[in-house]
Amino acid sequence: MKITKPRGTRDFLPEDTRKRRYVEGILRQVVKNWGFSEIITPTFENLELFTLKSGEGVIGELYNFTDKGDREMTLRPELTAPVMRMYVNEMQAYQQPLKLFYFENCFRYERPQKGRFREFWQFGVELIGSKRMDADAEVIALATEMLKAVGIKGDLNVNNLGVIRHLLSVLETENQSKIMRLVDKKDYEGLDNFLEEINAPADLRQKLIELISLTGNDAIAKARDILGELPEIDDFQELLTMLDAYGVEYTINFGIARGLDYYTGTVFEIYAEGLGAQNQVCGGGSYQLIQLFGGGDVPSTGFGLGFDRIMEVCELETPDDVPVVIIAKDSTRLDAIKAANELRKHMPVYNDLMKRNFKAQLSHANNIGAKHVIIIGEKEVEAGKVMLKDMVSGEQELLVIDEVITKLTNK
RNA sequence: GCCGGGGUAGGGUAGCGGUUAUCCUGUAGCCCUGUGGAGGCUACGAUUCGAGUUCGAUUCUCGAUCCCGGCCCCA
Repeated sequence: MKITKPRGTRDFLPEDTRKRRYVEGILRQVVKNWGFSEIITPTFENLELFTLKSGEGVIGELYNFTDKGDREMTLRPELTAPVMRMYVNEMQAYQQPLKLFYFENCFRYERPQKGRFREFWQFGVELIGSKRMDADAEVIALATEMLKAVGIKGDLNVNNLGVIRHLLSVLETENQSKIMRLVDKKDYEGLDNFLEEINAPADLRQKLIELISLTGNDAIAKARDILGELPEIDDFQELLTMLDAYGVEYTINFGIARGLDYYTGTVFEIYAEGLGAQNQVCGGGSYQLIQLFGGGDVPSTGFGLGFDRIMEVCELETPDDVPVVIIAKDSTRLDAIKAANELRKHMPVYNDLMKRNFKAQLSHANNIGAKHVIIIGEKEVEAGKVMLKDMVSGEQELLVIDEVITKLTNK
């Protein structure tokens, strides 16, 4: 009986892992240059953390379990809630704004499809403590910068939910939420029916329908035409002006809603091509969650990047790290070990572990793509040197170890 | 939870009621004990699982499972 990996999980082979780590490294470098610090939260949390944030309904999509102390636990399905919990538990006295990032695996019990797995990786950023548009603009600019750094062309859509919420403020809170969800799903028929059902004022319905279809350069002006002067529209304009200064390209889209109640102002989504139905590689915005977890009224802005989807469309060439291969004879194996010790202070080195004969060792070096081999036989040991062979040109020269190191590290 | 398409050595495949289950590639070894890439030879290695139909199932039927894509959902 062969044991296979659980559904929706993946094994990453050496070549996959090399590329993932390489791309991860680039993303890390970018966020660090923007002054964000990495944090790590537990792989599992109390179930309540997520039901509090997203409702009881999420349990259906969670990998939850009861532990041996009868505690309801779950593998984390996302990291915003854990980070906010961490902030409330132990970081409230930190200097603000707090600029945090994470790169961790998350778990959701869902049907796998293209770009969707049961174990997946999120690279996310949370900026805690500023309600200014400056914070939102920096976070959005960072997201686009990260994608650019790994060579992905994303289509950024931005909205400010304050505008639509302002329009809806005369309605009951519950109805507002329902409308936001319908807008998020772009279910305009359902939206129409619902507005009919709750007997929404005719001019509100008219304005809402017009507003959510606004996209593109003149969308702000049109929004003003429809709704008049609003502080929320001014905020939105301020954000866009800063995005221009950052050199970020965006599409204004009053139809982006992000479904959930705790998104209050700026929201954004980034889509990439080549991903099928799951084409969103990044989503985020400003939100109010900290009070929900027992903290103060502290605003935050953040986003999550779908790392697996990024890998799916990322075409970066990963530099490979092919080792130098030492070729030894039976009688010089110990000398080979000693030479390897020296060389490994500077570069990756393979030594024969298969007791292959001379020719087979060379052949193996060729098969794994070695650019250089170092031959250590009786003659070389006798001369106190090693033979460096260039596997591309075929040339070889007799050198002492230090000369080899100099030669190979200066390339 | 729902819908569609698939599962034959590690990877890629042929066979479509009876074969010793085909070929390519791979891995290890030999030809060849101090010089790789080519070639030859040898070895290793597969019908996803379970039930049914049949004298006989890799092949047909049903169920499960996993993979791929889509719906729902998407924090």
